[in-house]
Amino acid sequence: MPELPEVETTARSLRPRVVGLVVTAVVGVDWPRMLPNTTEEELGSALVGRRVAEVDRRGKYLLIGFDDDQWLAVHRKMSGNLLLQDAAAPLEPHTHLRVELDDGSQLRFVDTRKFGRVYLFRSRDQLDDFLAERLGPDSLVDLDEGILAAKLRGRKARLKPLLLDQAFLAGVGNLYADEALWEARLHPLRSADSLSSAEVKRLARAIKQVLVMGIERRGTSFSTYRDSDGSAGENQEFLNVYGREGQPCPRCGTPIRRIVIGQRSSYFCPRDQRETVRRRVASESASPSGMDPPPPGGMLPSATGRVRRAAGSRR
DNA sequence: CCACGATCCTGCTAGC
DNA sequence: TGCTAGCAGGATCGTG
Repeated sequence: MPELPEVETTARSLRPRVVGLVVTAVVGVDWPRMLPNTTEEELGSALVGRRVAEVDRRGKYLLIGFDDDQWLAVHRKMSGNLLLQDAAAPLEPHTHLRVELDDGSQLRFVDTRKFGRVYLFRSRDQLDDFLAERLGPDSLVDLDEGILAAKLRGRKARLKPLLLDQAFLAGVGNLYADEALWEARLHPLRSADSLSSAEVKRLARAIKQVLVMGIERRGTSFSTYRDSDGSAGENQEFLNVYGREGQPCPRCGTPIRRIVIGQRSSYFCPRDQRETVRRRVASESASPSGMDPPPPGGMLPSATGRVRRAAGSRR
């Protein structure tokens, strides 16, 4: 599922390939619900003849700006991909929108699950209003320790759902939230206002780090994610906890656990992500009660150093 | 403010 | 073997 690193990767690969091109047609809409605030006809009359001026990203939204200050905002949700292909190339199944460009290429929105959405805005102000209504600070551009501390202050909510709340922090989704919490050694059920300043600092750094590494690896192709040229990312080879229930924590070897929080899977290491405050049911632990404390952080390999999972070791 | 459940979709898979 | 029921999952909305 595309999160910030996947959207950023797509924006970076798309930018040099479409900026300067002129829209010649908008065709192929077979699922009107993907256009919540416009129609294929309106898109056509708004965009035909317009030149692509910029490609941007805000949270998980990919933004395409035109020379007259109109904007498209694309949210890929679960399974959406934005592919730039030759107009003559065969259509992939689940292609729901095609924007034809004057060099013979087509920007195609392909989305199996049909959760993805494309919005049209008539000006940057209109776009900014839309984004401001639903997005907090961008977790790659705006996030730092001070901002995070201010946002966490007074919040009783658990960390995991907060990180997934785009109005709290924009760009982090389920996968990178779990990776960041593991990196910061924080339990997903910890209450937001229970964090020490050292923990807040760890979390801010961890979020930034997992996102930056995700971008460096051109995204996580966990299920269907692909770049605008159809290529897969490689970050899935480096995940420490996400989707790894039962497999050893790369830091301490304890089997990774999966729990459900807010109807969403959460993966974490039960040994070095403790729920510290009020730990109950200490007796149901199946481990040989030798509850030795987590090893000191200094000697631990960082997430970025985790060895590539051996091929075929999944499942 | 916070938690929880339903909703939207389809492909995959566990279970029979 | 073949069918089906259930699940995953981002954002939004309604309820408690």
